[in-house]
Amino acid sequence: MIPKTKNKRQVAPRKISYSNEIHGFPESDNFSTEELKSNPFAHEDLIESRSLAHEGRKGLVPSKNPWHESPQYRLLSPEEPNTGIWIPRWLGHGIGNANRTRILAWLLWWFDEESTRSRFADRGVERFPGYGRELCRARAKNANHDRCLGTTYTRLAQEVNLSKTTVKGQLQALAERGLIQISRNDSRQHDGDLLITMCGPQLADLYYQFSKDKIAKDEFEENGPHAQRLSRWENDVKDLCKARIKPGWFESNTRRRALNRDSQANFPTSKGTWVPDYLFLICDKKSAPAWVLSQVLWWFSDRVTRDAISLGPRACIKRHRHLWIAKSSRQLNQEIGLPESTVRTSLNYLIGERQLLTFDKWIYDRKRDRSQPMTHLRPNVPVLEQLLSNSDIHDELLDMEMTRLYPY
DNA sequence: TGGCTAATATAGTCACCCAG
DNA sequence: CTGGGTGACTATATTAGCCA
Repeated sequence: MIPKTKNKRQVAPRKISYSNEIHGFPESDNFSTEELKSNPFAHEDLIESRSLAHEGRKGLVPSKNPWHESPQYRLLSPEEPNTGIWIPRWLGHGIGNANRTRILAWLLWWFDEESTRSRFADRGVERFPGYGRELCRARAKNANHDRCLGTTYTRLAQEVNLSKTTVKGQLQALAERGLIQISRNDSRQHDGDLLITMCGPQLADLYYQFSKDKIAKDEFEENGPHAQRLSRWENDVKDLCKARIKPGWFESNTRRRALNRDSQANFPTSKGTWVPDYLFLICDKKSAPAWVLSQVLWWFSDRVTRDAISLGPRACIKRHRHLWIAKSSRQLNQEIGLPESTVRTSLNYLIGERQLLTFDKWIYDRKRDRSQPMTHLRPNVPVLEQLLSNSDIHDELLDMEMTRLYPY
């Protein structure tokens, strides 16, 4: 019988570097002066991050160089008139690929109500007379009377700021999965236009798989609400000139639920990540890092009550005079839906290559994590501020906005 | 817009840590 | 053995950039 050998740590424990910190000295009598000189945060390091976070939840945590007090903070807020794309969590979990999700999220915006502005990529500017009154931004229809978006690959590529090849490839991938339908219109009205239709049943299924929302499952069933709407349309209004667009994804209750347009009580809202275009441009137009960075920065945004009273940032772990969040790549994967390995690569890019985030490792919860240190993250505020005030970024953002505002 | 190719990003897997 | 972590590797998928 082979005796059990106890696992031994082969890798040397990580050493925490304090070289970049401006040292302050905590109030504690338990450490000698020599100890405190070598590690000024010795006392703090004894306390686990979970306890520090618990302390922070009781009230505002003072922090050095806090992101939520930075002048550039408002540039990334969905409440401010800035452009960006809101990516629902169910979309991320249903579709792994970051670019594909970005494009589909953008298409969902086109099939949303014109009057919805906050949290979505809209300046709130009138694109043309009458804008904001329709119930759907996509106004074209194809030969089957389906509501669809008339566009071109080039135009779409400019709107999401990805290459034309990417947009084309991802649209085809989405079409193969049956989430959208692509067709060409030969009529005079949309000559040579690309027509994109949303496939209601498949999208509802995607939403149902993550949310387990029963309404989404029932809606597109046989004799379900959608089928009833369809038969009513065929019998009654098909021949009237006014309503010749067939009911589909846009008219469904599922869409309202999935995009938070349903103000029903006692139902959890659909969560997601607001990806500002600023961050997308800062991250070299890479979707995955921009997405991850947005999610991390969300944790450093202010919690606000209904009366618009700030409760301070969501992050509440205070270590080394900074605010931190304890997030592993697996947790981020659950939050945004990107595969774990992609999240890890993105974090390496953000931390190592671009220094947009700073990280360190401490023990968060000794019991849960088996005494192993967990990654703590915080935004690198000086770098972010410098990039966000870069005039090149502003110019490119303006280009994107102008493309989006230009009417079809 | 379509098609091509080289370059890059990603998904998936494995190995490892550690203490209850 | 388990479960929540880490890092590294590689085959394959995706993308940029060019030209017609």
